[in-house]
Amino acid sequence: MKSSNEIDFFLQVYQVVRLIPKGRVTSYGAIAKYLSSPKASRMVGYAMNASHSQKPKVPAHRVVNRDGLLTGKHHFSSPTEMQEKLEKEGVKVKKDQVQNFDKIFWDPTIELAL
DNA sequence: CGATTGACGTACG
DNA sequence: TCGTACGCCAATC
Repeated sequence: MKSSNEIDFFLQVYQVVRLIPKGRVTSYGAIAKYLSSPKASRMVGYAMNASHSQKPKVPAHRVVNRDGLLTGKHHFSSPTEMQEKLEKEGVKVKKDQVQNFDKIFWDPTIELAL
């Protein structure tokens, strides 16, 4: 059996995403990089796909791609739900693109490194 | 059980 | 600067 210390990649993603403060967003690559796999960004996105089965549910709407685009909005109950939630938290979204993305960007490699 | 896909990102030409 | 190829790993076909 695997060491209890080793958590599944998906589980790590879920934990990090849950730590994202309100009104802040991060990117798949940032999380992947935080997990020591900068090229495993696809896994982060895939983990989000499975996040629907996770309890509590993961705030996947706070996770966007490197360009700040809501690429995964289509996977929500409604394609606009992601943007609505973000705006509800104070995040301005324009045409699926997060405004002030570099300002509200929450980098786990920095925030969790403290 | 093998091949393809996928909510991305980086590397290379 | 832009376009294409590859890597990552799990789920789905």
